[in-house]
Amino acid sequence: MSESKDFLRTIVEKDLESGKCKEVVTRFPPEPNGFPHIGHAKSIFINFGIARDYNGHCNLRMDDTNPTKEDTKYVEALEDAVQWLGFDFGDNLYFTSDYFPKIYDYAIKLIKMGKAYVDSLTEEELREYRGMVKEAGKRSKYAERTVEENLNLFERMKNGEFKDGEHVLRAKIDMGAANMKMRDPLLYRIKHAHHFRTGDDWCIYPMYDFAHCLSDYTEGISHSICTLEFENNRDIYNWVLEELELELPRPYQHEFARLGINYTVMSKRKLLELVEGGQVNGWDDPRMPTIAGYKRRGYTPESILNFCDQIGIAKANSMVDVAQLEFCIRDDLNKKVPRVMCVLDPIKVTIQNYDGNEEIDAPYYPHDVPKEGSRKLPFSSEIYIESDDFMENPPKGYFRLTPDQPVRLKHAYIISCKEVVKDTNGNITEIIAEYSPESKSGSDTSGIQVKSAIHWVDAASAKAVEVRVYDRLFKDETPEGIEDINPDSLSVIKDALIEPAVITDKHDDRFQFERQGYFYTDPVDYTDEKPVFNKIVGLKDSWAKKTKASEPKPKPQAKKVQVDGEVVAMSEVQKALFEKYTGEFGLNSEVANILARDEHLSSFYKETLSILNSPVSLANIVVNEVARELKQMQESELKFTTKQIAERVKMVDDETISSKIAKVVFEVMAKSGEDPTQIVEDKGLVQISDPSKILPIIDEIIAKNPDNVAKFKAGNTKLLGFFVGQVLKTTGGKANPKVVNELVAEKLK
RNA sequence: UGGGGAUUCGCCAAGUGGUAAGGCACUAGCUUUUGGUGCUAGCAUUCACAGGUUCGAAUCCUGUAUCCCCAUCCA
Repeated sequence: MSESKDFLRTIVEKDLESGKCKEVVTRFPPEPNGFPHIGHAKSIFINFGIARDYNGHCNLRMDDTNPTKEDTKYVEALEDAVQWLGFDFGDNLYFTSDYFPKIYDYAIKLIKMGKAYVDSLTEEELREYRGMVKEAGKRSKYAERTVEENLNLFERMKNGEFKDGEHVLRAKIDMGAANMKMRDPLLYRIKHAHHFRTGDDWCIYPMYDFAHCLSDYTEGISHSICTLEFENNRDIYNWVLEELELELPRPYQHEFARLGINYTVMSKRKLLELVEGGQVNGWDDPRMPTIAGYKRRGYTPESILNFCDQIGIAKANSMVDVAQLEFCIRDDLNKKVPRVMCVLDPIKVTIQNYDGNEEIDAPYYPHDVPKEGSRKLPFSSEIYIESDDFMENPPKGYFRLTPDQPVRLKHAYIISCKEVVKDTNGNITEIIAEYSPESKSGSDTSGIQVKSAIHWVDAASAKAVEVRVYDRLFKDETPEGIEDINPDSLSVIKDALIEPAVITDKHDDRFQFERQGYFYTDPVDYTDEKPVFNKIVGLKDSWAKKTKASEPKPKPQAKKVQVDGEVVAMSEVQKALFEKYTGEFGLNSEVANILARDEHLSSFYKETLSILNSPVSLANIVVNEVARELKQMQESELKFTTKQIAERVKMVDDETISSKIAKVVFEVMAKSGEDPTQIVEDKGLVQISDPSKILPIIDEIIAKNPDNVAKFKAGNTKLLGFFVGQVLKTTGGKANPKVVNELVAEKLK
């Protein structure tokens, strides 16, 4: 768990504290119409994670209200994903379809209450009547049907007397609602389709907006967490539960931003295109961002979970860098996995001064991984090394084998190049080398200094294996479709050479191939005869970065220029008011502008002015503080009066209280409607301006924070605010900040 | 008659009137028989922009800009 709390947990804690909910119950509610991807993992992590953190529980619920899209194979994949990630839903596996009878009863209830009606418009009419985003819709004439008619029609819908699309059940809300979703949303539609669980029991199915809130309610969900695109649906969610007069506690919906990762796509539609178009080999293709894909690629659940934790939860649409995910899997595997040697692109090396063969004992784990285990490494005069690890004409900074530079064979001897054998085209086919007999790893007395140790395999005993190297699926950071596909996202190496112990020992199913990356024994295609490894992720490669660093270079982007929009002109009346405010009252133009344009504020202001003649201070409080309250409620709902505002302003004007305390007083006032003088008296908030009382506190704080004093004296003048803040904190905000400022500045000079 | 969200470093993201957390990425240096790991240090005088309020503003107020969502009998 990260140290800071996310906004959802903050809400949960608040609800627990206030008693709004007694037990935390969440749910992960996918529609079983596709394979889960890493976005689902985020949702699983959030829902199950929150339930776990607050000793509640989380249900797994299949939201199966659309029979034409859903299937049980997806149910299985979803269950598997949750379990693979390490979460236990126990008996709490539910299906919305189990609630169909209950939801039907609720629909009847709503009809009887006159809050739902059967509509018989065609699909086109329905759309037309809904209106536009900028204009109200109009209600269907069928909305006038009586309760009896509606009951009768709805029953007949259920009984299958109508064809698809002939009728729907709608909530009677408001066809003119600014929120389009509230324009008499559909509750039920007719669908003569076979449901994978309820079979042909039903031919009407509830819509998401009706089924979801009621399913949450019947499961006793406390926090219904979903993604941002459902923000507009929240109104219906609450409407249904409210209008049905369901008993408290009720669930409340909260939304977070869905996960986006660069160089990949996440929508079901686009993923499906990839599978159906043959761009990938099925839903579990290791390049897919699906759980099945990551699983087959060799990602660990721990790494995915850790990733979900690192990226956090917020409401801003965002695109996470895939490097963050890659870091998580490397970080996890680094601590767990045995190191072995595999040469992907072999070149033969003949060690001319070595005779016979031997077996070298080599540990599976490096010094910094506290795990035990080793294997035998056969060694002889014929070996293979990576062709990248030899260069005839090396660039500066190349640490590997060259005609002039010896290199260590990891776990074995130091060799140096004696001769390079080439074919007729000038390609290197073999390297003739010599080894230093005294240089054996662990008992090196040769004194030869090498710059690096490279991996290798013994020619006679190495096994040929297939290695599938995966790269990002798309070449574009924010891919649109298949046109952005990376043509090199998969390269299959048919004849890589691996040390024999990997195949015979079966020490693990994930390995680090030294200096290359992490690899996984493919769970589908791997056999002892034909071993297949999937590349999970490469090691960080700062050499590769260095060699091609010259090309890309970050483009220095100019700071965005702000375009100023147009400001609406003032009416004549407003202009006159503005003139009066700036001229007669001496308000600054900004304050005068706000006041003049807002009828409520200006009338409020006028009233306060008649009580206290302090135009500037009053204007400031009205424009800032009162405006905030007015944003949240009607003028008639305000707890405080103009008289109280005037009173509070007066206290600041005559320095009875500081402006800081004034804020506190205002808050209390806004909440309780108490008189400001009373508040100040009750809480003893009169400000302290006497330096002799403040000085000792300053001394104390200075004594407690020698570091910050030093920083301040070194020129960090921002810290003045820190000291002032500390003084105010210890005095409960009562110290006169102006005085404190002066005194602190004086003290620290 | 439009409404609802969002905006803090290259990418995520804390922060809710008193010293701009953390992770990834990046850049150095040290360690290293993996150009890995580990360790150390450096990376936002500034929070979309412009004003205002305040002793003090990322945080409160006003305005502006940009992006996302909503007009499926999908979820």
